[in-house]
Amino acid sequence: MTFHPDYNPMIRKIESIFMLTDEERQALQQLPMQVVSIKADQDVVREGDRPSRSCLILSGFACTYKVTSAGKRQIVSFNLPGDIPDLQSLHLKVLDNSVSTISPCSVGFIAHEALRDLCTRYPRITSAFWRETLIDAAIFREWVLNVGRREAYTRMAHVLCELLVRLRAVGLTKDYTCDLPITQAEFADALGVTNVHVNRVVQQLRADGLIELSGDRLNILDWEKLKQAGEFDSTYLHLEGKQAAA
Amino acid sequence: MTFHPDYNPMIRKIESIFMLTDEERQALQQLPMQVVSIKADQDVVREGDRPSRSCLILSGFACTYKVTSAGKRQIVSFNLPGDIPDLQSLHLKVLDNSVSTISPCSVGFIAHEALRDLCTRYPRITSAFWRETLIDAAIFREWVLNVGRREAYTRMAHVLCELLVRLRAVGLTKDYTCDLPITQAEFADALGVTNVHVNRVVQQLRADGLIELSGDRLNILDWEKLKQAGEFDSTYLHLEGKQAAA
DNA sequence: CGAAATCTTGAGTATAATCAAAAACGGTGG
DNA sequence: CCACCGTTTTTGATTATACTCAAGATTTCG
Repeated sequence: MTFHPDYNPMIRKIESIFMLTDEERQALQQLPMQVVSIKADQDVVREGDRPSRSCLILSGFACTYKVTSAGKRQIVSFNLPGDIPDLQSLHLKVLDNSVSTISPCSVGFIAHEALRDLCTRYPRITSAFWRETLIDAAIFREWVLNVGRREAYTRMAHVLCELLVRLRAVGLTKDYTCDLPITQAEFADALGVTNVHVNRVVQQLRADGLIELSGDRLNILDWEKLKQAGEFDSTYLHLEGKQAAA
Repeated sequence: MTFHPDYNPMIRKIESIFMLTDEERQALQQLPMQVVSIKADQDVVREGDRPSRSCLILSGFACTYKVTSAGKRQIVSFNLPGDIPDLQSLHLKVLDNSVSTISPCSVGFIAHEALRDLCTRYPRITSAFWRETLIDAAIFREWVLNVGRREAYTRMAHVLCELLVRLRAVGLTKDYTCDLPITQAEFADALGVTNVHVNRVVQQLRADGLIELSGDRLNILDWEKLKQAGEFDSTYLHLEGKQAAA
């Protein structure tokens, strides 16, 4: 068990919502955390696990996913730095989903015991963690709508908008450009379509002059049109700080 | 503001997870709650609202839904007695979804102030409420998978299984039969398909001898086969009491 | 440079949508 | 109790979005 007292993106997220007292910030910074480097495409936790700790994404891209008994994978959300994708395991014994890295990640494992202790001593931190899980739920709701009622082209545009706004909120964009190490096959699993079809809508988005997407880079050429194409409204992300002006 | 000290289904749900102390139970029972009767197909809260209270479904069927800018509705979950579908508004200022009744409902409105006060005094109740919102999120995740990666026939079977298990958990089933005042058009909005297509898969489920579904009644003729047809595993509902043996 | 992964293209197919209309059902008032 | 009206369910024919399968091109990385 190593300590990781550095300022981390989870604390940054909380601070974008309300001011932490020095005591609260210190308690968060001193949270014992086992920091591990994980390469791309590795499960961090698996459906059925009964974890005694939760994982904080410190850097890199990960995803939360489920698999049908027929073996089809559905990504239910992308996890970015500052996210704790399995924070729910603090109150739900069995994990009903898996978490996998997409790119190489640095992940901090925090014991539930430590989190519970922190929550007992700092009720506002309880609220902040609870709130984070509520935003996760809001994203799931939006994804049910996205997958259930939008066409593939619109779905793809929507997810790209969400990624840009969330990456901007953690300082990982430059204007309308960001690193995006997500393959078309992974987008397919997130959108509930095939990789072939993702390819076709990506080409259409390019042809329409909305995006540049190649390799690990996304460049949004026309943010307003992409938002419109994706029927994107960032309200569901509940960014209340300066980021709110999306 | 009327008081509703009667034993209510939300308390019952919490008690299926852990024993409440007399003090905790009493605090829950004395929670000030404005009880309102709402007829079918009425919005209880709307996307964009900034509520100062949350709504507890005391009886009847409701649903949480969102609408695309093109006007298509997606139901993201059904709300049953004991559910608090907008509990997230306790920590998220703006609602990113609407809640509508499906059948006539009795709904109890509870002020956020009262809920916050209760949470401050009883940390275990905080955990119980937090846990409820985490189960909601687990259901949303399963629905992303359902809508994204399963065929309509499987989707329908899955949702029927979920409804039966959840209704059983609140004592609203008799064997494999229950009241189910949900129209095929509403199922269509929940499954992300058209009402016409729902009709066709329902007929197939009937023809396969899995269900009887007509009027307001569901009768599951072959639970094991329906579970199999719907790839249903109740783990994601996180029922830990006696209900767990689904 | 070469192998593996990723992206792209094409042809044929399937699941589900759309449109339209008829039948059945449920509740209400005379 | 029955006729009536609105809602819900059902049916049919046509169309569209997206899938499947297969192979070729390109990129990435050791």
